[in-house]
Amino acid sequence: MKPRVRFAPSPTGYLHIGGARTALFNWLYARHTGGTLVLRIEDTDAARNSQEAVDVILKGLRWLGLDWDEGPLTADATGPCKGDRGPYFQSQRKSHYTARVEDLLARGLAYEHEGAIKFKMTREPITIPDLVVGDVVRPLTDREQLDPDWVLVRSDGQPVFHFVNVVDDLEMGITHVIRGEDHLSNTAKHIALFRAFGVEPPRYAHIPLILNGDGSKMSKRDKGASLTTYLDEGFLPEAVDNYLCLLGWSPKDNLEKIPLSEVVERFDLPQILRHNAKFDFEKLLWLQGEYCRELAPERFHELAVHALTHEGVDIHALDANYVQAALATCRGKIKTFAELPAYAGFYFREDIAYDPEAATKAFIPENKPRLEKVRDAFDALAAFDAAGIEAALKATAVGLGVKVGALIHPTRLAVTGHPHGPSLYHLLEVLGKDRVRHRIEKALGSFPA
RNA sequence: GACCCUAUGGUCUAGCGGUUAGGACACCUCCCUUUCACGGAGGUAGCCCGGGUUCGAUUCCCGGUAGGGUCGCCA
Repeated sequence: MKPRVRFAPSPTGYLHIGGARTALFNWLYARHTGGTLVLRIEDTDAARNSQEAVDVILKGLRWLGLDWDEGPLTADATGPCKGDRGPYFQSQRKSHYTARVEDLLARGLAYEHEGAIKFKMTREPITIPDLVVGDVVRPLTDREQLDPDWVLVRSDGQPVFHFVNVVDDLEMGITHVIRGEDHLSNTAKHIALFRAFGVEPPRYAHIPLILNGDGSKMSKRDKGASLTTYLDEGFLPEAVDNYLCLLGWSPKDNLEKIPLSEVVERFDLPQILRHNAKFDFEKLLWLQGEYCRELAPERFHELAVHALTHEGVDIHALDANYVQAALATCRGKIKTFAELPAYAGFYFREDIAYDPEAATKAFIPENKPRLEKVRDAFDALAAFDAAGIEAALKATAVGLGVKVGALIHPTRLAVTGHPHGPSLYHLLEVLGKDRVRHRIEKALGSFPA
């Protein structure tokens, strides 16, 4: 029988990076085994549940490229779904829960207490066979010994998470539950419930958690905890996927950068690590740079345009060829698209501000005549292209008896405002003779007297 | 408080009784170079502690310590 796994997020309004990894591991296992991935929305808490919140989840998963075989197609709980084991929104499964409670009640395995319905929990320790951790024996804690029974349905009629989760896994035919280790202790409750229903529980695989850099639990407010951050800050989904794979799992063979398709081949549950991992933003950034650098020109351009537009840089009034040429000089230089407005902004506006620190170094009296020579040399150029510009700059440097760097730095600052940026020769060509001339003149005017 | 899980450089990890403990990120040095980035060559840094088992433990067992998790009419 092919495995059936599920990702069952609660629509809280954001998708936790750890949740994204749980989804990824479920997806990998399903794809590796040829099994089925079910997406189930645990929207039992009507108070904080909304279509927008579901959309965040769907968008996040789609962005990461994690497609599901069964589950919602839209964020609408009553909308279209694929798969024949639905509904896939818990808010639509009331009747299932009611029937299950009545069954337990009828067989004396549950009872009413102060308006709530409680489950008669076994007093014996329960062994949890876990594919990642091994056999875990979970006796009752001291508090549980006082009252081992637990609530299935609240006095307001709402079933609780542990109950609906088990009912859904059972009725959806889930064979492997791959989830965060924070659920490991609670699994005893789940196993007891499955047995009460007369079925064998699914196999479990509890994966380690992702912690903050300081070792604390990564929660909603922590930097980098929300997947949306990466989407908004110009990360590439392949970089995020790749990085997430490396947390708690290893492709071995000293591999770091590895396409998801190859991870699908190599991935399996028993090799998952048992200890938590701290989130290392720097390493994610490195991977991001790796993927960003080798982006196909068309995709780079597309994402760059999106990032600029998103940041309010209006490029639609500009000549498309100009924009294209400008962005092309940035390819291979930036790591995330969020850097682009600062990195390439000088292409798209006339008012450029000079980096103060760089200006005190480059805009010094002795550089003024040099920059004038550069201007004159550029004026004399018939073809204002990178090769010609380079030759002109070098010839000017020779004429002045200085290193070419002495001309390059003031020129770069004059036309871009920054000490760093794309290849100077190429960016000058893209800006064009007139803009360059204008900016150099303006810069000459801002030299100290 | 009880119970559970975990423990290789700062971080992610390879290792599954005998290794000069390997790789990657980060960091440092040098080279390349029009800046930055990239690339190349080096470098600093690690098996939590204590007992066992064994001819021999990073590796197996026990204890401690530390970190994390769970014990809700939250999910």
